[in-house]
Amino acid sequence: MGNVTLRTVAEQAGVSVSTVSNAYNKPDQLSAQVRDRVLETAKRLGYAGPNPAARSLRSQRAGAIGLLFTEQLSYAFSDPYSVGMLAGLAEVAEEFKTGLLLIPLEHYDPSHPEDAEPSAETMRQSVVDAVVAYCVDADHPARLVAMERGLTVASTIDIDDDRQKYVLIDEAGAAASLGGLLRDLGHQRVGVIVDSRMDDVEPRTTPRVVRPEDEAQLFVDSRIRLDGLRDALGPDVEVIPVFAGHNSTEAGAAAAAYLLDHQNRPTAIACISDVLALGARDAIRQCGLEVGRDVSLTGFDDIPRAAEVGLTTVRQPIHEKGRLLGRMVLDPEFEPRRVVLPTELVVRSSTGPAPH
Amino acid sequence: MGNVTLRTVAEQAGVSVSTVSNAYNKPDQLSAQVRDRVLETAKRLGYAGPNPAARSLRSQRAGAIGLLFTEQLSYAFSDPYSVGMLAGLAEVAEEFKTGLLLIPLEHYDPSHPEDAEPSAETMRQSVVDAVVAYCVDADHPARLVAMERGLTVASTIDIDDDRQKYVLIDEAGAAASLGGLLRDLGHQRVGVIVDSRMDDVEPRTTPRVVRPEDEAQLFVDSRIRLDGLRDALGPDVEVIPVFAGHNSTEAGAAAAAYLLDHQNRPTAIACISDVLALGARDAIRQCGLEVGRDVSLTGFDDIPRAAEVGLTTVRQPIHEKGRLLGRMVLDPEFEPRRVVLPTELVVRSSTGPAPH
DNA sequence: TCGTTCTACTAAATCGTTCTAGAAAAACGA
DNA sequence: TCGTTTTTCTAGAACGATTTAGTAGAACGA
Repeated sequence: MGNVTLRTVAEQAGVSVSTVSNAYNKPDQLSAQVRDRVLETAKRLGYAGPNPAARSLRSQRAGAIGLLFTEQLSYAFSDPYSVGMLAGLAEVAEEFKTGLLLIPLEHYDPSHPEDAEPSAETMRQSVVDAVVAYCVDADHPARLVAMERGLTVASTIDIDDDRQKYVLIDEAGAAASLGGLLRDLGHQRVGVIVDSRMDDVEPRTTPRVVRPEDEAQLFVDSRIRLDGLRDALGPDVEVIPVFAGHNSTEAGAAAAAYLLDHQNRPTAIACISDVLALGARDAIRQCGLEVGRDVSLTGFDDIPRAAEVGLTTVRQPIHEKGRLLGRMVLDPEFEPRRVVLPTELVVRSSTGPAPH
Repeated sequence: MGNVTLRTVAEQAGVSVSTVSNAYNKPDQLSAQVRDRVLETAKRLGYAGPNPAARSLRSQRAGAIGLLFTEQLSYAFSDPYSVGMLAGLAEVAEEFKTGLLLIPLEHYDPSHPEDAEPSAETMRQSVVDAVVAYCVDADHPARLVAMERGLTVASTIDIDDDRQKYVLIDEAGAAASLGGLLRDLGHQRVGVIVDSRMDDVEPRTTPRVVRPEDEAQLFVDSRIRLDGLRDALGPDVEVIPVFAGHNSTEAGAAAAAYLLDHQNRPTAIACISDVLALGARDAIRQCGLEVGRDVSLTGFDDIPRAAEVGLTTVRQPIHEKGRLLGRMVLDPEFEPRRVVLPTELVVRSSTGPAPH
C-alpha cells in the first residue's frame, strides 16, 4: 500500500512500463482498449497516478511557481494591498493550471553575510519552475539562489540585472505627486511613517525616528518611497521619518502618536502604506485633532477602506500587478521583460492647507 | 550551465558523490577541511545545491504542504475570513520551514462523474507531503486523489472518514444561536443569502431563490449553515433562501435587493458570511430602510469590519483554525485528530425586534 | 508480391539525488 | 603490540517516473 508504482501496474496489466506512462500522459499513443485496461488495473491497485516528484525530476518541470515574500509570510495576508496582488497572481496561476508555492524566508541581515545559508535554505528546497520576488531585497540570498538555479525571476523592485524581469510601479511619479501636493499646500514639517523589519528595536511596537544609519533596516520599497518624498518636498521642507514596528494599523497609530507628541508637531503625516495611515488617522482623532484641517494625512496604495474614510493616497493597479507578474513567468507568449505601471494621485478629505 | 550536478562537483573536487551530498545534508559526517573544499568547488561551478525534485524523489518528502481551496483560487483572497485562516496556516508553515502550495481546482459537478479526471489533475501533479482541504466537498476528486496518494488530509468540514483529520467549528451551535436570536426577536419571515458556485446561473450576479433541487449547487458550508438556521428557526418561521452570485459585497447587495423587492418582504436577512452581509447592509439602506429596525441583519465570521458597522454575527476563531490545521499536518507531536472550535454570538445594532 | 508507411507497443537509458553497507585509516585502550 | 572502536569517506543500489530509439505486425499502394 502506497508502494504501487508504474511497474506494479504494468506487471499486473501485462504491459510495459512505458505503456502505463503513456496511458496517463499520451492517450493517443495507445489503443483505447489497452488504455482502459491499464487505468482499470491502476484503480484496482489503488494507484494514484504518476509520482509527482519523479515526474518533476525526469521532465524537468515542476508545475508550480514560487512566491518569495518579504520576511514574514503571514504578513502577506495582513495588508489588503498584498492580498490584491496575490489574488491577481493566483488568477493567472489558476489559468495555467499551475500551483502557487508560498516560500517562507528567514530574515537576512546584509551586515552578517555568514547567515546567508539558512536564509536561502527553503528556496533551495522548493520544487518550482519560476519565482516571483515580491518586495525582496536585491541581495537577499534566496533571490540569489533562485538565479543560480537558473529559474525565471520576476521582481517588483528595480534591480539592475538583465537576467531578471520586472513589474514596477512608477514610484518616483507617485512620490512626486504626493510630495508635490503637500508642498503646494504649504506644509513645512512632514512626518513620514515607514514600516520596519520584524527584528528591529525591542519592543517592536515602539516607534522612533529613523537615523541615517538605520536606512538599511528599511524595507526596500519603503526606502524608495521615502527618498521619493524627500526629493519631491524639496530641501526647504523638514522631513521626520519614523519607524513603525511593522505594517499594521496598531503600529501606524503608535508612530503617529509619537510624531504628534513631538515638541514641534508636523503639520502633515505621510504614510508609506494605507494600512499605516488608517492607524495614524485613529491616533490623530484620539488627540482631539481633525484630520485634513489640523493635520494632513496621506497613504499609499488606495485600498478599499481608504475611499471610505476619505484618505488621500496614490492608487496602484495592484491586481494588474499580480496578473502581470504571473503572466511574465508563465506565459511564453508574453514578451516584455519590464513593465512600469502608472499610478494615480487620489485627493480626498484627509489633506488640506497647512495651519499657521 | 544549469547542468551542474552533484557528480560534476564531486569530480572537480576529487571526492565521491556521497561526500558532496553529505557536505550539504550532514556536515558532521565529514571533516571541515573537505567540506570547505567541496562547497568552494560548488560555488566556483555555479552549483545551486541539490536538485529539489531529485531530493524529494529519493527522500520521499516534499518540504511543502498543499492547500486545496474551494473552486476559485483567487477568491481565497477576497474574503478577510479566508485570509485570516491563510495567515494562521502560513504562520505554522513558516515555523516548520515548509512551503505552502496553493492548488487550483477545477470545478467539479458531482452529477458528471466523468469529469473527475481534469478536476483532480493538479492534485496529482503537486509535490506535497500533506494537504489541507478548506471547504472542499466530501467527494471532490482532488480530495480523493490526495487520499489515494496516502497523504495526510486535514479538513474543515466533517466527513465521516477515519483516515482524515478535522478542525471544525461548532456550526450547529453557531446556527442555533443566530436562529434563536432571530426567532426570539419575533421574526416570522427570514431571508437567507448564500453564496453559490461560479458556473451557476448566467449572469452570475443575478440572485434567485434556492429551489430544493439546487441544494447540491451550494457550497458545502453554506448548506450546513442554512440547514442549521432552518432547524433553529423552527417550522413556524418561513425561510427564503436566495443565491448570491458569489461571496462578495456586490453579490450580497444584489441578493438583498432581490429579497426586499419580494412581494412579502422578510423582516430579517441572515447572511452566510459577513462579506455578503456588508453588501446586504448597503442595499437595505439604499432602499431607505433602517438596519436593525425595519430589517434585521446578521452575518457570519466576525471580520474586523463587522464591529465597525455594528453587524450582529457569530465569531469564529479563524486564525486559530488556520494554525491548528497547520499543526495537525505538520507537527508529529500534535495528536488530536479532531478539534471542534467554539463560536460566540456577537449581538450588535443590526438586529432588533420584528416590526409589525 | 514487394517495399513502404503507419500503428501499437517495448527495452533500456536517464533525470539527480539519498541511503545502506562497508572499507580504509586513524585513534584508542590495555 | 594487537584488537577494537571511531572517524571519514566511498561504491552502488534505490527512488519512480519520462523519453528515445526501435521492433513487430498490420495496412497500403502499385
